[in-house]
Amino acid sequence: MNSALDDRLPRYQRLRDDLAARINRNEWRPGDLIPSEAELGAHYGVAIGTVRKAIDQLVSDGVLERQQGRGTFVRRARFNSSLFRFFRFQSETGERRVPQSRIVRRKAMPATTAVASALRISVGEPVISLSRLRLIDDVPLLAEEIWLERSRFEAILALDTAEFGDLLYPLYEDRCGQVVVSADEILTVEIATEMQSRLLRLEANAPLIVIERLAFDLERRPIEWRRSRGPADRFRYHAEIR
Amino acid sequence: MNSALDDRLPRYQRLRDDLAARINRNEWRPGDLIPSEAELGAHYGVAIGTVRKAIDQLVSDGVLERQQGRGTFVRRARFNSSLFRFFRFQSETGERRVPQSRIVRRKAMPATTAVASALRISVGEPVISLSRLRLIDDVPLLAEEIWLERSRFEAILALDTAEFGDLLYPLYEDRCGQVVVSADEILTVEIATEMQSRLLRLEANAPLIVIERLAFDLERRPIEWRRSRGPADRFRYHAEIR
DNA sequence: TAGTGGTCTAGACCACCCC
DNA sequence: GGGTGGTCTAGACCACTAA
Repeated sequence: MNSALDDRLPRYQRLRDDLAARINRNEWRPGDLIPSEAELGAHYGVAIGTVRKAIDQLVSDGVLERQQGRGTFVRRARFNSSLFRFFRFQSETGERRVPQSRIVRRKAMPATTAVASALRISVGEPVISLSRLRLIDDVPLLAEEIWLERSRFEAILALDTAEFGDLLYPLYEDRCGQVVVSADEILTVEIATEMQSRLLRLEANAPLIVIERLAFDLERRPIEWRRSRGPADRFRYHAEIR
Repeated sequence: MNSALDDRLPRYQRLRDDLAARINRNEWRPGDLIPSEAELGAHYGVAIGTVRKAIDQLVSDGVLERQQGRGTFVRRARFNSSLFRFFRFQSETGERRVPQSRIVRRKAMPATTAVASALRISVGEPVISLSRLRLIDDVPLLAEEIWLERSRFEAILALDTAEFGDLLYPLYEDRCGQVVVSADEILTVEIATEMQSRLLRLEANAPLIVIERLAFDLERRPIEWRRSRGPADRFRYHAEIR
């Protein structure tokens, strides 16, 4: 479980994992300055080059950010990150607007087979299910279903739905200490059911883009599963490969 | 142009660029063993750590591959690469079949505005345009339009279209010495025109997925632009983000 | 000016591969 | 046993930031 203790691994790996765990448990929060490379080297009893190698990895994971002459910082939630890419929905003009969000439903429930397998927990474990509608200028753009492991996101249940705001990831960070750093997405196209076309104000049988996303924390554990559907004709998705 | 000579850049960068150029000009070909780190260090007059840093970059670019105890090799064309991902078209079962390819049209022409801007050349420069149909079990799956800068791909014009085979990138490599290592893709959905639906044997007005891909060589110069269209209902696209 | 990260060096020891 | 890449060290000098 805790690779920071497994002495078969190289030191820079164990150091990387230990630093990742310290960030994950909020010892340093996004925006914070972490100790200098020299201090970390002294503290862990390793050479500065080894510290650099560990930090290099966390930088390329997008968790830390170096600033020459200033120090190394925990990256803040990144609103320009590709995690937010499908806000490119609609505007091909490049202006990025954050859509309004409306929580339609929130409930605690036991994990179904599909949810359990996505989140890699056991069937029946407690999860939280959210339904959310996202709109631009009051026009519905995206209908989302979201599942979270309850033990990590208990605080979400207590929160007034009006307090949610338009973005979930900052909420996860502030209220639950859960940071999303990467995700896998699968895109497919399907035809809108009658209910969906009513919800999204589309013609019957209009094509929908379906984005399934499994989001991971920096220890590569799945923490959120969501399925989003929106009108295919307003959609544009960009990916860099290899 | 040639950053290997720009002495404002760090040595490992110039070394990386010089090695990349040597691979690009086929001094070493895919599968070849390159000189050891020690030899390269001696040859370039830098420390071995600096060589390692340059090689590290090329490894993470997917250009080189290290094998402990054996040496460092130029990677072969990678058929399991995500560059080949949308062969996932159709089979959700995981079996990856390479579709047959049929070259429908090939011609030399001057670059239009759109093509020139994608390939970052001047309008009117000579390019090669290919139209290709891809099929599985003789069922059309994807209609592709492909543009190549003529000066790099002259050999493509001379080749018998029957000799093309089912994959283009190995052909680029073998016949033209051009290696694709990364790409940008943009996905959109549109409605099939009458001609397209005939070609792909679809109902009129069926939704099509459109994948525009700009492919780069290892010096990050665009070498191929293609636009592929296929039936949206058989499509599945996977992406890892961040 | 003091402190930080960025580059570069030189060398030690290890694990692995192949002869 | 000799050569390769993988890890780790210790220290020099530079560029940049902030006080």
